[in-house]
Amino acid sequence: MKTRKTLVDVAAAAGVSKMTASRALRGDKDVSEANVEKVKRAARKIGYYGNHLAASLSSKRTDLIGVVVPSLTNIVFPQVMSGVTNALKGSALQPVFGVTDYDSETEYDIIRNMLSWRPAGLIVAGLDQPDDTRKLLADAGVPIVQIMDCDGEPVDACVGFSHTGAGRDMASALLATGRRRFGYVGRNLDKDTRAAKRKKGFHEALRDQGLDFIDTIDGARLEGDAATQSAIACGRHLTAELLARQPDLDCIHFSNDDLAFGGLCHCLAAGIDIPGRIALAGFNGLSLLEGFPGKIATSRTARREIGETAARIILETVEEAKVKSDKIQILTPTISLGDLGATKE
Amino acid sequence: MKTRKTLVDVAAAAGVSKMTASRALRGDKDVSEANVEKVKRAARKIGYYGNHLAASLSSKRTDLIGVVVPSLTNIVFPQVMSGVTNALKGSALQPVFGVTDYDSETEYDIIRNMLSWRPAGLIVAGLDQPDDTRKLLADAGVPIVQIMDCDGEPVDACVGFSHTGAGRDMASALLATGRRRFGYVGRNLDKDTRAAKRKKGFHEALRDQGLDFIDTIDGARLEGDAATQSAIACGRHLTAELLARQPDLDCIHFSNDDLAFGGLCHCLAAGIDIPGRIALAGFNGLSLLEGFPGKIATSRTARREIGETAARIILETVEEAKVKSDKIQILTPTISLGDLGATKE
DNA sequence: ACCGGTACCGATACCGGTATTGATACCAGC
DNA sequence: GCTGGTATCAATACCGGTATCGGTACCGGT
Repeated sequence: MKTRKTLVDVAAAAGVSKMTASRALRGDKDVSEANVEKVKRAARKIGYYGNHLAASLSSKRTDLIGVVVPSLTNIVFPQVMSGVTNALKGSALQPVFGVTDYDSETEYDIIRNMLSWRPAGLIVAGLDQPDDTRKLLADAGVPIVQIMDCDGEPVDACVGFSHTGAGRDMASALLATGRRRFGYVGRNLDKDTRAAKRKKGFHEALRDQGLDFIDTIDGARLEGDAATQSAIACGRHLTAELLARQPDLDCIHFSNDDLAFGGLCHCLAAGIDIPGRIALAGFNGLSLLEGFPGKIATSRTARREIGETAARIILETVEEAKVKSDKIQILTPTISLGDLGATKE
Repeated sequence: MKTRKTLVDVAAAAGVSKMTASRALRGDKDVSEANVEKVKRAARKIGYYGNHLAASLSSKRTDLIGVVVPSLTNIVFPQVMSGVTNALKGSALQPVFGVTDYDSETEYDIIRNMLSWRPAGLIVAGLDQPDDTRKLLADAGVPIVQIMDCDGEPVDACVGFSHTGAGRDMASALLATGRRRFGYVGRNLDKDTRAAKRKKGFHEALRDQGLDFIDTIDGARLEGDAATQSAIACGRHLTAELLARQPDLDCIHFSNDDLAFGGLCHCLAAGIDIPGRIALAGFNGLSLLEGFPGKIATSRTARREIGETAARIILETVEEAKVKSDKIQILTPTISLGDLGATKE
């Protein structure tokens, strides 16, 4: 197999014109049954597979759909991607993923790069892009779906939930169980704007009751080990530190379930009664928690569904469906207090 | 912004020819400083970004590199992808991901689809593709790197380790601690060929000592809940079932750390001394285990490194580096017995 | 003043497909 | 037998870039 086979080779092998071959392979009409057979056989025989570059350039359509997420190591985003992949299965569309590493400079570059492939649509995590990135998206001329958040103005469509609201709701739920002495453990809040929003909402709800965090730790400010550790180890470490400073907390809010799980591990090892003495609250409803059902309060978010819904919105646009989903879809997280809720009743 | 901007628009705005504009934007030589400036300014002003389709078609080069993995929900693969992304950062190459869902039909389609984009290279998980898929890869004419496995003949390059060997080594290590009554818990072994290889290796090592699994469970055969549950919940469930049937096991080997962790959770809840009475062994060295350091024996695999190495091999080919890495790279997992190892000494 | 070399620029020919238009053959209907 | 319609195919013109090559202008050297 010296040179790559082209449509011309197929046409020659089938004894028809390039155009007829093209139509035959795409299942276009205006081709006789006999020729369709001949062309398909010829294509298979010489091992031909198309060239998307040429096809897309010529037809001004692509079956790519770009997905931009901040991270792969946070399991939440692979789950979203999984939803996207799932929704696209069966359609001609194929997802392309880009990772920004929570860096808006990188995000701009990636989005620009993706747009230059003229995708059928773009799915981007978050609503808080800088102005130039937003402009890029707004002028792209393809459907844009922003996901995972809805605190803000979407460029086009939007599938997600309010992080501020989620934070506030969790605080309210915890307050209702009688907790009053709150601590907070987070990581990389300067970059993870959605985690910062949750903290903000939580904080607001506390202030409404005249309360405040007694102490907070943001892992980003830590040096060395703790900064590079996995989220679980980090959560464990930071919780130990927080409790050393403030032994009499009765509730710790973590920016996510991984950190919270780390916190739980510390407490179990230290013999601290959970949730009796201290309530732990995370975010996301990760399967991690299934190991210790009820120990950690969490907000279950619909990651897969968000991915699926976002993909479907783009699918509908591409396929020019007559009935389209709403441009803005809120999939509110459901709070699960676990044992904490049980003791309350 | 009515019609999409093209290079001609930029050229017109800059008052130069299309060709000069092209060269200026790509940083080619043979363009005066003044013109480079003019073109770049014009491009920025009218909001031009290139068209990769046209560029790649014309230059017969793409900066895409396809990555085919079986799953996104198993954290191992996002970690590999993360490694790939990381290694490619700074280069012009961009990864495109495809998910096969452990289905070889889907795998064939995805690889075919990816090849039709004329990528600079392909990274594919596993060595056990069916013949037609292998032929596709072999004839692709671009560097192919198969990853995560090395039990078999690679099409081109290969970065991974021996799963059979990993299973055997783990069995030997456990045997050395005096364990004799082995059970096994796995899931989807019919599709997850690598997990099946580990089991096989483990089994071989047992037989070398005249032993055998006393009982095994494969989650794939379960109906309903257990099949759709998360791996952790599944591990918990299956472990309970296994121990109900065989209460006197002194060691359970799980096909991965998620299942093993689920098993640990069951044992903790049931008050079973781990690893005193029963030793638990998983595979992968997931961060999950950091919550309970030492409780579960595992083989740490270098996921990120595998991704990085694979990407680098393709990078070297693309950049025609004079010194190239080996075509076959084995990154042997390291066994960590945890507390089990400590008690032994 | 002439020559060769270098720096710079643009016209042209593709890349491998698809959209469009035009051509041909064949059929029914009058 | 002629007309109009339909089915089928081929020729041509792109799509938006890049490779290639030829031309111009300007330079120093002789």
